[in-house]
Amino acid sequence: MSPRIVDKDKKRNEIALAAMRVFARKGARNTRMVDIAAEAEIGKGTIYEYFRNREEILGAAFSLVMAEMERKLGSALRELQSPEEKIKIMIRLSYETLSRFTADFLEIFVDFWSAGIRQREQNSNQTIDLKTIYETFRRQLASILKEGIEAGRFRRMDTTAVASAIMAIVDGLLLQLILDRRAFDDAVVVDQVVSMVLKGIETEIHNAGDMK
Amino acid sequence: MSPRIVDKDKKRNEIALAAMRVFARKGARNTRMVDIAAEAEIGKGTIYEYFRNREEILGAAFSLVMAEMERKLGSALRELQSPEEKIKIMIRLSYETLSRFTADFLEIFVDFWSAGIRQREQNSNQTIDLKTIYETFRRQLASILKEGIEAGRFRRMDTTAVASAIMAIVDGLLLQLILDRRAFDDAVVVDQVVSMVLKGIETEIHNAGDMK
Amino acid sequence: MSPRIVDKDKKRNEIALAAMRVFARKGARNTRMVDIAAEAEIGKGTIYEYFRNREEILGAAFSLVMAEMERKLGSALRELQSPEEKIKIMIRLSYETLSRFTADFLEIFVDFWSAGIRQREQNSNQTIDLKTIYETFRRQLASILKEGIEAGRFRRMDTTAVASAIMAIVDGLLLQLILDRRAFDDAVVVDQVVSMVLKGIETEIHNAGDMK
Amino acid sequence: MSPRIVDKDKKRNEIALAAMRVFARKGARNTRMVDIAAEAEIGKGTIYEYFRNREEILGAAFSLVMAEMERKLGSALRELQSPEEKIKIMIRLSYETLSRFTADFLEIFVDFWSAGIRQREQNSNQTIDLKTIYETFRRQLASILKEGIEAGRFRRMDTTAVASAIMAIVDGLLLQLILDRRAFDDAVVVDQVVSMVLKGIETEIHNAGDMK
DNA sequence: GATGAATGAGCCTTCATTCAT
DNA sequence: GATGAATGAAGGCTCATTCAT
Repeated sequence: MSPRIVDKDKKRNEIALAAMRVFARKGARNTRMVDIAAEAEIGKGTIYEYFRNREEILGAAFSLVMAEMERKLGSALRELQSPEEKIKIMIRLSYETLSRFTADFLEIFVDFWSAGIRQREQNSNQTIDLKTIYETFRRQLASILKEGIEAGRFRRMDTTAVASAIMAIVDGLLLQLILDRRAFDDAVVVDQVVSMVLKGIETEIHNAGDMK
Repeated sequence: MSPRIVDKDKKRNEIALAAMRVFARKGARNTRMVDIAAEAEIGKGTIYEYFRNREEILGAAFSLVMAEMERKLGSALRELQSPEEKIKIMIRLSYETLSRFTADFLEIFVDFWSAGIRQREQNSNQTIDLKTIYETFRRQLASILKEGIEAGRFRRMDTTAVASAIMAIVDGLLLQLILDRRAFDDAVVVDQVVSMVLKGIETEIHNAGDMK
Repeated sequence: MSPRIVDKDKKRNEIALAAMRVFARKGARNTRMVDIAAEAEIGKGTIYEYFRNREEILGAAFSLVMAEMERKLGSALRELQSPEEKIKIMIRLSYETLSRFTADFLEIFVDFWSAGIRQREQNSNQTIDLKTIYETFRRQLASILKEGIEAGRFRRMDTTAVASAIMAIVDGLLLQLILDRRAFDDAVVVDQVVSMVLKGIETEIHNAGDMK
Repeated sequence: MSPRIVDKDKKRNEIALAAMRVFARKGARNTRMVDIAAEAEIGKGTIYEYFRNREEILGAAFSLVMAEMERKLGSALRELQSPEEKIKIMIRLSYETLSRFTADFLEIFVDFWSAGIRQREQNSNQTIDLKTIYETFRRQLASILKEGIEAGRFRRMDTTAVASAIMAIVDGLLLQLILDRRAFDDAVVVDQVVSMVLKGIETEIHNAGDMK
């Protein structure tokens, strides 16, 4: 808790943010350590005072986004009551947060996947455990679904599978957003998606009631 | 008068397949030209007799998968009548085809994204136009949706947006599959997804009828 | 003397000529074996039926030019009487012949120099002995100069040194021609050079006589 | 706050000099980046801290020589009065300076020619403009010739053409020097050349006066 | 004889990381 | 603590040459 440590953390954060900015401009893969240093207005070598290596920066940048998302989701969920609203907000918020970083973010994802999937036997220094993050998210979604089922709002279903499906939608939308920003109308698509998902999981009575 | 006669197209294909195999083992990004050559049991330089450069191999490997998917989809769709069945098969088949290549495939995707998104103004020799592929797929899905709406089977909706959503689901599922094969039960999830999607787009009467 | 041998020689010559044509277009250094094969309208491998390796083609192309020059010079010199005319024709003809091949020719020269100067201890396969060619030329010039001195037309001088100087002029002019064809008016420069050289070597009386 | 402080310009120069040394040993064309690094006693990568690429090293090495020549010529010309002396010193000095680097220098020349002649329309990053260098030199010589004509020391002539001829001699002498150091007696040849040139351009009266 | 498919040595260049100052 | 000069492993690609057909 000494000021030194706080400073260290702060600067580490600043560098990670700078990294994110460059990623957004040039793509994570095309970003060199020297680019990050320049963006952070520090010396190339200084980065290594705060990060062990390149991978660790990716990890930090990644965590930055995830942390922000979790923060936002947490407070949003606390304020809401109905499971429908909760599902809706989880789709919306995660999409919106992630889409702010788009391409770079997904590149980083892929970096982590490759690293995570392969290299299993190697000395996996894996800074970030994507699997765990997904797992957490999946559990959270599943529990909301369960909540809805118990409340008679959602139909019976394999909650884990449906949770996966919902997450898949968000990830997949990002892909398409990245691919062609112009051919893709965020607002409408997300609305339609939310609506489709809700219709897909709500009880028929509910659906029918929604109808008139 | 003539030396070894080689079916250039066939060999090109073999090399692309070899490339795919290495991609699956080491990840596209960690695959070196020399690895591909070794896998294809040819000399390093021979690759360049069939491909202009690294990028072109990625493109070929990518095309291999897409072509296979299109072939399968085409024949499947021709045999089916109901729009529900068509939607179902499109989800299933594309998921199944793509999942056979998993990680590498997505890595290649990302490679193309980065290249496609940035470098737009540059001399983009981009062998493969991802955007167009998506566009085609989206159109195809949308027309099936329309067909269903006109037949009174699907509710009214923004067909393009929903098409995007459906594609998003497939892509997103792949992501999760890659991330953690074990935590992810393909068969169940895909079933649930198909079911959810169909419930989400079918008319209520239909849903209700489906109920008993 | 069997027809086979004649054919071989003829084809060898054709290839060397084709090589020269490509050299003129792309520069010797940027010319690949495959380019030569294409220009000669034969297969890449066929070249090696007529030449041991790349270097030998350079040698052949070089010889082609030198042979042409010697032929022209020989017949021209036989027809002329006065040493002044002989000097004049030697400068003119050699310049004109060499300038037809310009850049490539000099590149080939340089190739031979490098090879000739260095690699001395190595297994010098040196196809062409530039030194000898120069030596021959120098001797020829020197003997004309001597002839002129004995006839009282040229002043006393170190004939070998002056011969070298004259050759130097031709070579040097080629350099400038190559460097900037447009800034360089052949006709005028060569005339002036010939005139300067003659004035430089003729006896004063002669010069004075030339004056009125 | 700051690491090793290095005189970038100085080191750049040292590397260029090291390059020149290797060129002299192995020929520019046969010199690899790693050879230069070894000679300069630095790492291979370090070269690229000071030069963008191979071409730029050639350019630097070339400039080194040209700069030295210009420096020497400048001071020499300032001290001299008579146009004859000036012409003499220009021939002598440029020959002597260039001959110190001989083969490599000419190879570099040729490298620049090829690059300069072809590739004209392409993105020619051409570090050095040979044409301009020649042009400058030619102009300088021509103005001395004019000076001599106006002073009544030199006969009337096309000064540009004769300037070209004089430069041609220097270049050409270098060629022969390179070709066969032993068959070529510098001292004598240069003297004879200077004498021939002067006789060739001086007025007859002058020549006659020189005679007795 | 002719051919071009196959090859791999070899080169330039990039860039993450180290470390002397 | 901060820095950037130094580094060398690594990789994509070229091209002369070989050789099976």
